[in-house]
Amino acid sequence: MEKNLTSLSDFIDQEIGVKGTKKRAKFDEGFEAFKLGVLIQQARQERGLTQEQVADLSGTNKSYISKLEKDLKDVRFSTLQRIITEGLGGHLEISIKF
Amino acid sequence: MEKNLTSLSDFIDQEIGVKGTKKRAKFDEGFEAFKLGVLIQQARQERGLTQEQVADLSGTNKSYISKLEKDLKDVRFSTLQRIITEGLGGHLEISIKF
DNA sequence: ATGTGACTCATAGTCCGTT
DNA sequence: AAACGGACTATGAGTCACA
Repeated sequence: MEKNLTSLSDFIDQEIGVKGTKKRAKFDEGFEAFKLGVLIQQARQERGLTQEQVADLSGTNKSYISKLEKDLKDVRFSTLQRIITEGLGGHLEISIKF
Repeated sequence: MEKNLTSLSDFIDQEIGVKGTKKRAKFDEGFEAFKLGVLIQQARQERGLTQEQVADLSGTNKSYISKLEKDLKDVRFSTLQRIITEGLGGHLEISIKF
């Protein structure tokens, strides 16, 4: 597990470039963005809600929730929070790691 | 420490309202938004960077970084990530708690 | 080195239809 | 129920110039 993760890191380092390069930064960014959509989708499904329910609860709309989960649209930070607090009934934890 | 945190939660529950109410959701949202500015500022200062350096590294501009840290502006999620990855050289960890 | 008003144009978010 | 596409536009993210 730990081994695999390390291998993946090495693989990415070699294939995409090491941390610090432009290309790698772009990759990491896309990787995180990808995670955001999945994160929202998983949280929603765990709570047994439909995209429409989340949309209504958070005062957005269902086609937008869909696009968010599929990473087809960007989000304002405040909107992301509203979706998570009001739509999913959770709260967003953020931190910066080095 | 743990005690104090619990007390703070109780205090907020009583003063602002419990989770689930509109007022509380709004409070939590503002509270998190507030934390974001501070989070960025602390990370930046720990790394010994100026707002201008972070701005240049992340392809934004210094007046915007200032406004972000002061919570005077919202951010696109993708921009926030660029600032953290390219500007601060870290990476953004996000999770949803219930 | 940071903060702030004034500005603008990209785009977040909506709406509607189709699969 | 979810994805997906496309067309739309009010708004506010991000910039610039200045203190």
